[in-house]
Amino acid sequence: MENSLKTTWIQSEEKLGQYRIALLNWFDEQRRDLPWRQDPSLYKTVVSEFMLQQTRVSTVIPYFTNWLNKFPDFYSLSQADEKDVLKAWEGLGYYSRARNLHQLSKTAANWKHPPVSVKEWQTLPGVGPYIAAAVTSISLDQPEAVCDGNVVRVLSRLFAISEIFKDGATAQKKLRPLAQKLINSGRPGDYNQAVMELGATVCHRSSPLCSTCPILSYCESGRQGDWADRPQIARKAKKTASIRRYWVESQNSLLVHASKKNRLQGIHELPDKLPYSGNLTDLNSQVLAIRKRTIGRVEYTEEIHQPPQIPLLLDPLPQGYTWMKWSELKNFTLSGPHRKWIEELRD
DNA sequence: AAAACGGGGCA
DNA sequence: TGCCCAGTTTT
Repeated sequence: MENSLKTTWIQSEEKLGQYRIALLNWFDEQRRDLPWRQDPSLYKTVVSEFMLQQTRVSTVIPYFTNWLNKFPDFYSLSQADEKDVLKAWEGLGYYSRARNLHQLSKTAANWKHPPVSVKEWQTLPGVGPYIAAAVTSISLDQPEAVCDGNVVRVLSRLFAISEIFKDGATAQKKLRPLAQKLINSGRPGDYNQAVMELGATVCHRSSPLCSTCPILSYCESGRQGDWADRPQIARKAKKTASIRRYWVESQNSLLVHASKKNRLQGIHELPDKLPYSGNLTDLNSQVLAIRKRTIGRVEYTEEIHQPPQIPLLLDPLPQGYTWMKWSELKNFTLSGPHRKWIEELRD
């Protein structure tokens, strides 16, 4: 990979050192005052990295603050009920992250000393190459380079990489060795955060602020002004799907369902099947509303049906179904969109 | 290797 | 509306 680069400064140990200093000096001046950077700890780093997967900093901040109040350390998290853990994650999405973090805390609560190698970290639930490198570099001072979406963007421009990557994950995997060559082993955590911070605040996807960039003189794309073409990541076709949901109200309650099997387990939504022994078409239900939401590249159209009369449901209700009293709406853990729709459709 | 997994912010 | 965000797990 490096052989095809037009820039050669990376091969000079002296230039490399100057590049690292320029970036770290900038970071020392410009770093954002984020909650997980105040009185930092391993726990805060782990929680923030779990929350930050595919999720913007501005979205994470209020969740992180609330989380630290509820679960201040690994031990308190390990002792919490999964229900409360999921409730604190409600609306953030990717709920398996919360379950994995909860599981991880049960191991971490017993650590005399945390593991130091990325290999050991990657055996923990929900920890992949990115989190392993982030945690061990930031909190344990290990020289492990992270390669996330920000790093891919910065490096693609720095070295004018014009390869078309199949997807973001492929780009991250391919560019990680390059990121590893650049890391400052004296301050690995700060170096990693500096590149990501640069990607987030200066090297924007569109309209990057090259004139204020601390490493502009090292950047092939910045000097040529052709940043717009990089990185080149092929985009996948989007798909559509439709789901029928049911709105059944009875005795000041709404029928909701939380799957035990799929990755939405523990998260309630309007049921997509009625616990009903009869033929559903007999219900001749009315369409109460139609809503859309996107999950990944799939746009779901959810048709919310309301039977004209309360159907005779199975008794007892099958696993996963619950009557949610309206008075308990706030206490239930619902997916973000379903909470919104339920509140909209309630009257 | 490709798909699934949430939700939201911003051009 | 389309892109993509401090990615990981499952198929």
